[in-house]
Amino acid sequence: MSKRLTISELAKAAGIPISTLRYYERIGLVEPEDRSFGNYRLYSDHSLKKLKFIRAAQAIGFTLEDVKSLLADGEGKALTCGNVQDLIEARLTDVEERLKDLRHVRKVLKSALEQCHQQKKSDCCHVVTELKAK
Amino acid sequence: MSKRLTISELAKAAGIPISTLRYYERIGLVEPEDRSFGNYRLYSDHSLKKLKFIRAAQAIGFTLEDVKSLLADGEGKALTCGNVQDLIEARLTDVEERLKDLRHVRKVLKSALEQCHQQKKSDCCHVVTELKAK
DNA sequence: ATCGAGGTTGCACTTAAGTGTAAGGTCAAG
DNA sequence: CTTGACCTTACACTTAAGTGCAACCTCGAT
Repeated sequence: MSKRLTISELAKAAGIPISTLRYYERIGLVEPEDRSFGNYRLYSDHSLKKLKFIRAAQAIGFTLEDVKSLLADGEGKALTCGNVQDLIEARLTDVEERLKDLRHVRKVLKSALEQCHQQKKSDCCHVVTELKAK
Repeated sequence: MSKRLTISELAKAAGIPISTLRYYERIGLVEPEDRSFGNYRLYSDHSLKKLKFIRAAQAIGFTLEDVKSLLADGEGKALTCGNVQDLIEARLTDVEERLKDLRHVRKVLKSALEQCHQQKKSDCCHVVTELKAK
């Protein structure tokens, strides 16, 4: 049997604030295995692995809701390979989309800056200043 | 003198919901020029231009707070060219950063998908399934 | 005079992922 | 037996950019 961890031990091991662990429990994402006599939460190192997975999934843009469905194993709701692939593909589509948008934004910002540089100091940023003129 | 617009006329012209216009007023971003006898909001077409500017700024990633500082013309707080450039440059830095992150995310997602494709259907997505195993 | 469309206010609610706080219980050391 | 560190719960608050609702007012047409 592996060691049980208190909430602060788990928090430290996972690099996640205690308040966040309690929050994850509230939303049904990571439950303690057990409670001590004094009603303290006791976690297994399975929880630690789960938390690492959560952080990794978050880092590539999954929401906690996504993670929850990835980890859901309720009756009859077996997680198929297809489900997982679908989730990954949906994320990938989002990311591509976002990349496209951001590249456009970058272009616009750069040309705005360009314009700024070309103005005389006294007469700068007329797009903005003209708006300010009532 | 240009025509005064009611809130629904302005909303329609700018393609922005009425509720949002009232919200913009609440946060001090776009105020009506005047009120009618019946206390209806009356806008000028300066407001319309302002709203278009706001939407454009939002589209390239500025927050409403940013827009507010861009448009702020309180006493002594003259908006210098430098201010504007700084804001644009800050946004540009954010965008570059975000692009870098997203390219990394895309790589990770693609390789996850790759891995998925290589698995036997029966034995798929072991990273996830292993976590589900208590 | 009244009807319906459109306007007004103030307030609460939304999403996502938490953070903060008060009031109290537990545990190990000295 | 008291002190201090750690834990518990329940609840409110945070950010950003709005949306929704109830109760009431105004305007133009019939």
